[in-house]
Amino acid sequence: MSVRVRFAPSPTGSLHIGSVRTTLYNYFFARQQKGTLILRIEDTDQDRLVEGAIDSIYDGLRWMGIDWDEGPREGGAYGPYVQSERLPVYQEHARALVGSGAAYPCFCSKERLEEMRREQQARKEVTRYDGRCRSIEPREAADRAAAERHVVRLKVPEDGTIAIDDAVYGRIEWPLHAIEDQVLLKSDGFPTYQLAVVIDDHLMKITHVFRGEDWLPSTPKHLLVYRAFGWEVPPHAHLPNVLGPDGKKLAKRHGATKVEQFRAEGYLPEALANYLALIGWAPGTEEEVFSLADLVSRFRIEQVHKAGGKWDRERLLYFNGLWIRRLDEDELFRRVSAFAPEEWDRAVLRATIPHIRERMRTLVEARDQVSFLFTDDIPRSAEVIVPKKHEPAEVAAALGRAGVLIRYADPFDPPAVDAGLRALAEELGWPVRDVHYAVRGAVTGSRVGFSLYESIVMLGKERALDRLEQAAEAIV
RNA sequence: GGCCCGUUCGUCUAGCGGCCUAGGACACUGCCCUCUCAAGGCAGAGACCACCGGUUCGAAUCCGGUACGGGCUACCA
Repeated sequence: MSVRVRFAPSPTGSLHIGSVRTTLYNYFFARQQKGTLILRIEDTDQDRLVEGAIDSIYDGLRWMGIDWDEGPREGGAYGPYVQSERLPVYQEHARALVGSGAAYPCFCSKERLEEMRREQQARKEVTRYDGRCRSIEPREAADRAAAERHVVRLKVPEDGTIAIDDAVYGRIEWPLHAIEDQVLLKSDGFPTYQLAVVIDDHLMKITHVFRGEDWLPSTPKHLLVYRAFGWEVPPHAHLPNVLGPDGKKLAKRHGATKVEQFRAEGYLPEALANYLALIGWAPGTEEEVFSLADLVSRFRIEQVHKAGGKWDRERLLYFNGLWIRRLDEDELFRRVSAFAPEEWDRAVLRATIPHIRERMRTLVEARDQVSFLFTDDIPRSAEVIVPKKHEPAEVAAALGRAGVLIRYADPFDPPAVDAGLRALAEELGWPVRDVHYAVRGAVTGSRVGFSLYESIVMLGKERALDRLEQAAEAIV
């Protein structure tokens, strides 16, 4: 039987980086097994829908380089792939369960349920549905259900246990008495997650369920639904959570959590995938640089960890720099270009690429490193122009001399400028680094940057001379 | 509170009974390279493998308990 796996985000906002990790693992497995990857939208909570969320899911995953086979826009033999379009399916199945006695309509109001919970809490009891509607005669229940607003609850056995053999966590067993009669169908006719996930996974012939660790506690509920339908339970694997630096589930307060944020901050999808894959999985060797294709062939569900992994921005940054350096110059140019203002001359920008590729960890940093070439509005403080142990007046004079050398540099190319500045250092009796410091500060407005003589030549003779002059004036 | 899960350097991790006086990577420190910053190279510091007990000739690796952390506990997913 060929493998069919799915990822099932809720359209409650833009794509969370944790969902991406889960999706990635499903993707690795599907592609490796030459199976089918399915995107299903779980929008059964009508209150939490966010406009445009589906677009954002599509954008985010596409950008990551993940492709899938069946989904809302791709179609497929098991659609529809949006749960809100499958309501009749869930309702029919819920009815069947009521018919077979495995579930029952419940007419308790939300107010009563709240009240009940409050009392249970006050008595320090476990909060759970008390089963009041369980004892209503089936016939009466059916009559009332036709007219009254109600939910459908699963009749959970009082005792016994239920267990799963999780591919990551091993065998886990739950006592049934701890599980309440969960709601399967809400009063608005929508299914709960617990019902929809089981029905859809079954109907869509999902062969392996890989999902986040936070679903582990509700797994017995799902098993009970499988049992009620008499369906076979596919193998499950729960994946450890991605945590914030404080050890709690990664959330907004930890900083960026959405793919689109990382994209906007200049991260590469290659780096994000590589980094993300390594939170919760390791190949068992000391290798750690992997492309998507490498991950597809190397990933093993048995190697997935149990413990959650903390988010480490520094490590992500490292992978990002590494993947930036792996890009060829033309490709890197294209990516940097997307972050540069339109009015910047692309030929000049392209020329900077070989000089900055080893100096950036994000694409956004590239922009900052070359902006001096595109705007004349640069810092001109003594701090970036006057090297330590030198007087402003003396530096201003040196800048003047540098100007002369640059003006008469012939040819006006990097080696000539380099030679000129070195000659100046000798003439002044300064260390070469001090001359560079002053000239770099004057010309780029910064104390750091790529090759100074390349910078000067790229800037152009006239602009370089202007800047030397302005810097000299600024510091005296 | 109840149920469930987890615990190897600050962080991501290798390890699945002897190869471990615990290896790699990020971050950190020093040196080299060098016009600065990076990148790169080399070196270093950093984990009594949460703790306690047991099994065994031998345990980071198996078992039990404890502690701490986390998740779930909705007509959310």
